[in-house]
Amino acid sequence: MVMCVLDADYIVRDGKPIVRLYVKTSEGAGIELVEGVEPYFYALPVADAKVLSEELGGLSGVVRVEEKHMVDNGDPVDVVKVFASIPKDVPQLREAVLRLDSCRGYREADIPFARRYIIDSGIVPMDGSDQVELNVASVDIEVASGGEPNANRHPVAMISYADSRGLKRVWVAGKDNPGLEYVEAVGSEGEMLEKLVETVRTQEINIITGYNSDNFDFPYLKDRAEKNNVKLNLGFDGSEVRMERRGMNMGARVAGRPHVDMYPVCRQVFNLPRYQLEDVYESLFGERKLDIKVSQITEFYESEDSEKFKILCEYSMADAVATLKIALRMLPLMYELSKVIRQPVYETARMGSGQRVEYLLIDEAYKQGIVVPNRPGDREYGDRDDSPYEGAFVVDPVKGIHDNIVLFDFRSLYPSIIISHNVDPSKLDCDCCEGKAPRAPNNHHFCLEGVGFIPGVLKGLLDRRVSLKAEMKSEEDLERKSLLDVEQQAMKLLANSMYGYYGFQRARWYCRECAEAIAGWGRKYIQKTIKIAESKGFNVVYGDTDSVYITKSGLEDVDEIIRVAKDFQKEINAELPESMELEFEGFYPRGVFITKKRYALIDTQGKLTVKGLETRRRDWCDAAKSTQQKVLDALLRDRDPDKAAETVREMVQRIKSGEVPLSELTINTQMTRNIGGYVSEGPHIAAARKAMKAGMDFKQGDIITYVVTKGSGSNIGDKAVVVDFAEEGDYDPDYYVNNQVLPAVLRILEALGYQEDELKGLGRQTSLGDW
DNA sequence: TACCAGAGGAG
DNA sequence: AAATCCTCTGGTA
Repeated sequence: MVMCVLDADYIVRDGKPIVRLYVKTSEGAGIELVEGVEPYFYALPVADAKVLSEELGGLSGVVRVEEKHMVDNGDPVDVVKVFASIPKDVPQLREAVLRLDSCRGYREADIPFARRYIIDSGIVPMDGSDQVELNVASVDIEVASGGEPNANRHPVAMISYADSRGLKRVWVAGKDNPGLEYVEAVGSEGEMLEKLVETVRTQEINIITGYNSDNFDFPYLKDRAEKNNVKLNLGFDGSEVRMERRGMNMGARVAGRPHVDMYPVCRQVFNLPRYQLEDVYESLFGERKLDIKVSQITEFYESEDSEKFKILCEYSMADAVATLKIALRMLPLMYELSKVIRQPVYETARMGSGQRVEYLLIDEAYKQGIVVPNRPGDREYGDRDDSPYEGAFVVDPVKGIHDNIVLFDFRSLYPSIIISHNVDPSKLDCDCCEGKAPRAPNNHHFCLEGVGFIPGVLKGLLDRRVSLKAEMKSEEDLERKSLLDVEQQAMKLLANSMYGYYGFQRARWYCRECAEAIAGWGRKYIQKTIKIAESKGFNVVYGDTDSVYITKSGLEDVDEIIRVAKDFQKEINAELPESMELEFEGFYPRGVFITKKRYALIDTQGKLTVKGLETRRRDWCDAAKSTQQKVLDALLRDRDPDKAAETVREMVQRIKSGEVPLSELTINTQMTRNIGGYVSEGPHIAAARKAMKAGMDFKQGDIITYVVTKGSGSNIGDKAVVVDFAEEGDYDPDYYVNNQVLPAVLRILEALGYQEDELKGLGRQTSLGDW
């Protein structure tokens, strides 16, 4: 029978911890109790483990000890496993142990008990998630506050709910049903909350989701529940929703029914200009969902017109449905990550890359009898070198248009370097291979004997990915194929994070020398590739980190160009270490290179690829971006500069006429710190300040969407206004022409050899002359 | 004009 | 709480 472990926690009974595994099987959901699990950590002896064992025996709080042979940073080490009676005792006990004369340190005393149990027992969380039916429900609330909602003053206006079993509900209190089958009118706010809890229970929900529900819906519901003397006991065990601090943000934990907030998940997985529910929904499903303005929530709620109230209900329902749809699309990736790193999905969905890599490594360390390094304390963190180290090599591009470009890149360059050079902290600068092992450009070397811990883990990930991809090829069932694809993506994500992890100063397996060596070897390989390409008569027009764009002058025939390029590729690959490979990535009939990291290409299918240019950036307005895109299209596809010029002229005209809608003029810029944390404030902060004075709330991480209005003042910031406060037609045409559209297109045209003054005419809409 | 902080992209 | 390299803007002196 398949048993999917959704979540784990523990309770203490009679002074003993009991692990609770929340599971779902084909029979339904349940809790498995595991008794006899002992909390523990390791004590490191100064010299003799026996002496330490004896001394530990006399320490109060120590239940028992066990001497163990383990491996620490590649070397055998004797440790004493110290058992405590309950997990809460560990923090105090570890400090007491540290004070013993025969103890030089402790390890693994900060791994949460239930999560530790998952690792030690070999349980794979979410395994079987595709074989048992997981019921997913999304929850969304509306508050009619007229401004920023405040749980002390504003009740919940409505709660909307949608689940994967097809049930939809909108609960409203003290209002008539406007005639929608999913609306249920109840008497009070408290009853709405009770309805939600009851429905989650009767629908046997396993996964709860929301959009920004960690920081809004659940804390709000919790506060209101308290005010109404109602318990928000959504937990499978009947427990209430618990708010936890997780770094900068909050997490709403529901025992046994993992709550996954889609907002942070989408921010992590997608690259979008904005991450409002509407934006994510549209980019995922290519359609817009019903949307209303924030100010309309209160207006429609308080309106006597029942049609308006009906629209509000429909909007709220649409939010819950959209969130559910997003969740059903995104959760499989979270489940797969959860499986690989062997942590509950609630935790996994809230982790960054560093933490995910770390738990993967902790799990592997346990399997191999390796003692996990401690997280750096404040002291060690401060001692770690925080100066930047030399990273990747970037070729200054040959600016302008090139025809018939061949792109090669190294497959998984950094992971393959880690594996082929055995880059691991325990293999760093061994005596045995001094002079024998190849030196990295930072002059360090790595032991040739035995596979390092991290290279081994990484090889496991890459091998698994290769076999998944092979399985995918022969798989005909599309559903199964997409599951394999998601699993493959999880492997890739983790493999690609390993290099960054080495350079991460808060990492347990931090190794600056390793990170530098990897980057250094990366530079060496790409530079060597460039050199050989040039010696073979190719022109290297651009390259970045692991890629080279080459052309061949004198050859007209495309097949011939690709043939000679592939000969060159073969030659490179013959010289590379086994796990490394230069791959043919594509052929482009034409491309334009502006500067490092900024260029555009067109492929044989006529598809444009744009990198780094304004088109790709959220902090430029659509008017500028779409004009730039059209210019690139005209130049690369139609090879028609006149058409490009016409496009620009039209947009300049439209802007000057004042007819461009604000939606084409908004600029999105993230507030990367809290207001007050700025030494110098750009237009987005100026706009945010004004909006905050008017009652809006902005915090670190929010994306400010603003427009530059006619306004007055010498700075752009003086005229920048958050879009909600702007009127259609009120925008500064000079700014949009001179600071948005023209710079974006002029850079491209200049790279093509047009003179600036010759192009300036564009702005004045004079004759374009004969360029 | 030169410089800096800030932002967001590439790989 | 993954890394560095790089371009560009807006504000200021």
